[in-house]
Amino acid sequence: MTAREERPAADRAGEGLPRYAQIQKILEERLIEGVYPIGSLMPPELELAVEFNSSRTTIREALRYLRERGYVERRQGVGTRVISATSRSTFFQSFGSLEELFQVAVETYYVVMDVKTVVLDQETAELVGGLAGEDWILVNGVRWTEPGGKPICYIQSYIPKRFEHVVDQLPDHEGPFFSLLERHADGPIEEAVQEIRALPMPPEFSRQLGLKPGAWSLQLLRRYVTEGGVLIASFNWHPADQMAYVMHIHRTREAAAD
Amino acid sequence: MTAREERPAADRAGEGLPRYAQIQKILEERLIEGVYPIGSLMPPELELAVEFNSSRTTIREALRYLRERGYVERRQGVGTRVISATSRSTFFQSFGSLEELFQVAVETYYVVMDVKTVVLDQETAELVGGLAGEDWILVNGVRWTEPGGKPICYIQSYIPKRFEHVVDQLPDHEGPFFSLLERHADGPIEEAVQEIRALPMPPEFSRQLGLKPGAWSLQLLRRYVTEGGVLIASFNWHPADQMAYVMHIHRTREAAAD
DNA sequence: GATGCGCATATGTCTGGACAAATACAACAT
DNA sequence: ATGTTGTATTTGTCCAGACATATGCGCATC
Repeated sequence: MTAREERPAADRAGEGLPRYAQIQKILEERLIEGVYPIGSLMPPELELAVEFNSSRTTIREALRYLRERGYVERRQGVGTRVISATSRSTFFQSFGSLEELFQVAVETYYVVMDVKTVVLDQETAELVGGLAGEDWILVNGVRWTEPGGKPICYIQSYIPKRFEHVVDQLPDHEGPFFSLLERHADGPIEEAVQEIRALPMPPEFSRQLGLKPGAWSLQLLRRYVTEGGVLIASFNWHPADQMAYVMHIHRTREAAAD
Repeated sequence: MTAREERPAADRAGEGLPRYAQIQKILEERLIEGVYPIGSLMPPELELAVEFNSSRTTIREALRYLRERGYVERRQGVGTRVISATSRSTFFQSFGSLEELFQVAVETYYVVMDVKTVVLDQETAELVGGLAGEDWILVNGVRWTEPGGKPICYIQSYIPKRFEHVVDQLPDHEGPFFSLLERHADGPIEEAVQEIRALPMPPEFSRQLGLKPGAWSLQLLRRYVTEGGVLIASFNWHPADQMAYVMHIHRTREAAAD
């Protein structure tokens, strides 16, 4: 191991790249080639600093890039774990907002039917992201094309009990519930999960929507998750013959992932 | 200006946030409120370091966040210029491949049932992206969990006639049809469209899948589009009680939206 | 007025260092 | 076998400092 030379200020010897960029390229190639297998831990920062004859800060900059590209996750006390051998994203679907994502028509009209506290059974708990036996608030409502127009879907919204002081505001709230709840949460929505199923439309919902008995439904279940847990989980029951869920997926340029 | 106190190691006094996060919140609010107008330069790093009684590194971390969120651009020799008063945060769902996107299980087993040329009627033409009256090749098949296992779904694939010289290879092809067809196309797949519906399972498909009469389906229609037009459009008919389509959507940092 | 030079300024890169926080694991007690 | 404690390890936060690079501006010269 050669002795450390004098300070290599902004070392751009090779390809004119900063040192951290050179290191990140080398490490990226190693990840792609499987030198560091998926699931394994990469060498610690200090070891890499020795290998590349650089400061820990320079190594951290390179590893930051790898994390941003989705190759690794980094955890204090654990190390840098390889989670992928490929760079993130050749196709992506991007949305400016969750409303756009979930194709919530802005100009529709939502009416709260009733609000009650329920105890989650096992199956519902699994779907909404709570625990069986917990109290949650259930808000039932119908979304309409416009006041006095046609019903679009029946909506069951499950909200954790800790937001019961917010629930009074829901009927008068303009916009989706999750945006109101997010303001009272202990952090922003980090993830949304949507599940789509074909299910028989429950008879009581059929009646509300003016459907014949035996009708079916495209059911959309959406969970909005903050660091503190599920913010709200809603089941949208759309009449099967009135709903198609459409997704457009575009190929990225490389820039999109950077 | 008070003297610098002893080292405030990982100062999380207020909300338990690291110092750089507290600073970035303050700066973000100033940006939103227009304290730093769009087009203007924010105070230099060293000035902010004095104001917040922090090191330049801590300030840089906060400014990095603002850059990632799209509020500012930073240029050596110039400074930190405000380019937006709103965050560029978006949600996105990204995929390494179209297989992953469409949740095609890699280890399933696909059997071609028959291949024929059909003339598109108006409705089918609209769905597959062709014209009524056109000749297209229809490949019918069933996807199985494994040879001799359980049927997963019935698949109708519509392929433009210009690929009829490729169709012979489809039964023996490992992997999704679109990847084989893409190789014979005049350009890469630029976009994929997926539509999801709840529909009655056609009786002939019910029989193939071992379902009772009157069964329903979660139907997934996928179109793969190149510059030269639709490459292939497939209808996947999943038994309703055996399929949920699940999407996980994450909040980006600046990277994916760029 | 146009061009070039020198200097000041501001961010970019990199070093070394210190302490905090989170995790993993071994040893020990029950 | 299970739980607790202590220690080692690793990343996260933050500091101070130094030099490089890019930009902007003022001034001198043609």
